[in-house]
Amino acid sequence: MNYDFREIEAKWQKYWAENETFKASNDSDKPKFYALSMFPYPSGAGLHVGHPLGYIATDIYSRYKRHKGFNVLHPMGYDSFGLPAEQYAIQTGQHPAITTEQNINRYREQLDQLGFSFDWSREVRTSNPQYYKWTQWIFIQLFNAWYNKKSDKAENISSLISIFEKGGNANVEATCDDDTPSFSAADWNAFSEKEKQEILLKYRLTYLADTEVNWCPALGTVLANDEIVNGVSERGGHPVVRKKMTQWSMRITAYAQRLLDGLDKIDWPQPLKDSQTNWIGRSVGASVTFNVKMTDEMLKQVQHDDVASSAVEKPYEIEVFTTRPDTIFGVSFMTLAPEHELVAKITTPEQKTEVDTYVEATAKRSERDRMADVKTISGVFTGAYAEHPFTKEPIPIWIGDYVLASYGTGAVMAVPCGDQRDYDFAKHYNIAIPNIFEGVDISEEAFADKETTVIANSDFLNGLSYKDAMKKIIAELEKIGHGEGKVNYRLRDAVFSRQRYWGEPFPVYYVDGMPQMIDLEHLPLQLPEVEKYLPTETGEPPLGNATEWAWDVEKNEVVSNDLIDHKTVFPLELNTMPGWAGSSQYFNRYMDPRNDDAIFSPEAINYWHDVDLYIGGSEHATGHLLYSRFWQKFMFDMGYVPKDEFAQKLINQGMITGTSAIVYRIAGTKKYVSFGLKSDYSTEELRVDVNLINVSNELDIEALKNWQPEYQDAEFILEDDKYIVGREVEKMSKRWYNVVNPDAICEEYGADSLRLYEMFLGPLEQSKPWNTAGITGVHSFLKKLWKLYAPYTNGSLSGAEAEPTAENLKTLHKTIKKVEEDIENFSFNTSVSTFMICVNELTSQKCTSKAILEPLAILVSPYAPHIAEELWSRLGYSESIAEAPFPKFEEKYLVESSKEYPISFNGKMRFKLELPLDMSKDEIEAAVLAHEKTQAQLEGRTPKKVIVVPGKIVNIVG
RNA sequence: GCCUUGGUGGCGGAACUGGUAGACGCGCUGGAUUCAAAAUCCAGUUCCUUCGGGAGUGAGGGUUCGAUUCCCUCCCAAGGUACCA
Repeated sequence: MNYDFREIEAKWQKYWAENETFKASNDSDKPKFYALSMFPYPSGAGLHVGHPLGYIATDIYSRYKRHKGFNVLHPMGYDSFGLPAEQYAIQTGQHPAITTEQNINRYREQLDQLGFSFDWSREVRTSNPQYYKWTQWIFIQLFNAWYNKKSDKAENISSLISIFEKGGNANVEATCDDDTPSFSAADWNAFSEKEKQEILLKYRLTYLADTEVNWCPALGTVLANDEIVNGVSERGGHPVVRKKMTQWSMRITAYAQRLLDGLDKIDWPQPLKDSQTNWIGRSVGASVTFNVKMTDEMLKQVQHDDVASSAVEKPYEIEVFTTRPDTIFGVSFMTLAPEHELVAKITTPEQKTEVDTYVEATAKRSERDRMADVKTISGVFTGAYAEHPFTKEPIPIWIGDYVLASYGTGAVMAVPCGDQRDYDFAKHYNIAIPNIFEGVDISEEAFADKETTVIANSDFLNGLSYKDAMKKIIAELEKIGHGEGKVNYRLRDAVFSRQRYWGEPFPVYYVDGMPQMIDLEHLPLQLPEVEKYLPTETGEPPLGNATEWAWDVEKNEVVSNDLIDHKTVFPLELNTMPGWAGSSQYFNRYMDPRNDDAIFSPEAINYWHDVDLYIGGSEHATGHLLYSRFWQKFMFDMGYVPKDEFAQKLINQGMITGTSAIVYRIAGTKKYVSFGLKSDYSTEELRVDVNLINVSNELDIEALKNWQPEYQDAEFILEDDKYIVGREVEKMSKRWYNVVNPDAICEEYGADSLRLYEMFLGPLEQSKPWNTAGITGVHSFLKKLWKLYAPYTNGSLSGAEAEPTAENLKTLHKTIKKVEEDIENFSFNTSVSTFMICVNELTSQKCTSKAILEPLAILVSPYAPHIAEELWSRLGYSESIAEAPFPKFEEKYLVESSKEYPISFNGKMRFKLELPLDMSKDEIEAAVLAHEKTQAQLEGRTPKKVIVVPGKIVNIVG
């Protein structure tokens, strides 16, 4: 009987589905294990061979854990809101829900074909109202919460209100908007309801704020940063402008420190941790306030702007953040970002023209321009001076575009001797560069080494090291009220509004301009139907096209927009949520996905706790993975989840790249020259379908001519009667024609071969090029494995069953040990080799013993589940192999009575000497010495001294 | 620039805490089987060599009896990040 993988695979996939073999229970005596792959966005292109890599790895580990006696949760679902379906809808008018449904069905077909042990009864789709009900619910929870810095956690907004009622906000330490005014309890109680709501919005964890977006008037839409190239839209090349829009934001900055600290507790890859650390960008230093020396002009202006007389005596203040407050005596100028709000106020009449020109010029430059052009030093003097808080010396105030408005306070104190950028700026504009470091030459460049710093020319800081000077200066700054120690983060709050159709609608309606939440019992608020998926003519988001999009507070339902009277019927929010909304808690929803009364039951979350193993791509490092950690910590603070990190271990699978095939067209002709001859001509490179190429890079010319019409009348210049293509490794993508489809591989070699081969390609975490040629190796392994079990049918052996020999047992246990270690270390690639060696050995040993073949089937089962099931049933079992206990490794089968000792001779010229295993060190020494003596006699030289080095080798030293 | 991860045959990649480098697979070469092909099986395959050996894990140094492995300097590639004060 031949290895008929098509029949076997179909048979067992059907069996698993019918018997719900992989359905996980939320109630089990077994220990739990939660293995998760990042769920996919179901794109129209379907899966290519790169997609399943991570799923296969997760599947192997899940199946292994099942064998090890764990109750395994291994779910799958779809991140089904997203842009491509919406773009398609804009072009064709087809509802994104239909496109999405079709794509999901295609994905499901492909996934089923690969034999994954998913519990499909738990499938989630983020675009499903029963699912996004809970995304909306979390949004409401965030709205009803504030971050209390004193308790260092999120709390319900009601606790904040009661603090306000008793004592105003003087003693509140919260993460809130910068412009929050201070008020007393009396003030608070006197506020109108709307005023109270406005204040609370400055504290809520999700809040409305005016945020700048990239607005493209021609497309009538908002673009993400990477949709803009050279200041114009990637699609169509239309101009893009910065525009303020009122949008929802998430106060992720409240969690900056905890997101950083949490990284120490989780087993995630170092590069990923680093990029999150980088992204959060913590820097320790101080904020320092400089007073502006007020001119008569400024004083007049102040009086004009602000009627309060107290303001007249109070000078303008410039707050800066610095990581080097110890160098404050080296300040010789200050620089403001051109966008800084003080610029207009402090510029002197003489400098006004120059400053205005510069500010205008900077505003025109795109961010990209500004970033690319790091070398050019530019800036303008404002004419104004600040006062040094200690020396009271005047400090000229400049503006310069090297200072960014979006980081820190948008102003820096420039210390040219200690910072290279300040140094370059000072040199360029002939500003003094006072040296405040002892014994350091600063004539060529700034000195920025903290470790060897000794401060000089700095009054009370003289002679101090960086560390001591830091402490001292912060204390002094606090004493005179000019600053304090401060930690600054690069992380910004996350904008949560998207001007799109295909996303979760916000459960929000507006009364008197203030947002109101819809009650849980009336959720989900379902996405309305619209005529078209583009923004409205007035520039409102696509939901502005909906005619049924108003909220009736009495009926608690969506009604027609015509009924809006701002008394009982109010307008609903028109934005939708971003892509990451639905993916930030899906891992918890899998625990109890059909629960309609709660996001998950307490029983479910208290059983599963968190994800034990999470596998997915590293591109989500600062998106999904950061936002999910943020929401998890919030859910933890609110007492909904028992763990404040959602995934204990995370692995980034590498990308499988494609190998594009390139033909070389002689410029301006229809002639194509073979790879080896291309240097003789001036050629242009064109990519052709990789399926037209054979193993030795030879092009099938006839097939090419039929592939695309432009090749029909092409001529080819051959080498050795062949046309050889060039190869290039790049991302697998339709546009490079280098996509290899798993369906075709499954058809030809089977899912088990594909699974084994994807693992065999190389280490899971590494990116590696796909090369179909090698799959024959793993496929022939499966055929050999099949043959090994040939004597068995339905549990009966044709012929006598042999007892396992010592050799059989050795081979088996060697394999158990290695495979178990490999799986635990996620080195799936090497296990495949181990299996090959094992089968080759057992074959040459002519092993037919059930005691060997049974455990071997279990070992193979996580990797190649279909064939393992079939072999298992041939050995006589009627139940699935999935729950069979993983074989136990026993050392005793590997132990031998004697061992070949490698002998090193001054570290070189090694030979082996077989000696009994239980010899002591001295006995080995004696034996080797005896051997050496005979050896030396034979070679006619003096014997060397023998030393036994503890460890694995015997060393002879001469 | 900075941070991170890597660099081993023609190719993908093995080598546990330093101990016979190149497992396993692909490809290639030769052979068996076959009328022939596919399939299968066996042998060989790091490089150089005067067949004694010699060199060899990006380059150069160091520690060690012994280094792909540890330390220093440099080069290269990939990913992240960037006038971050």
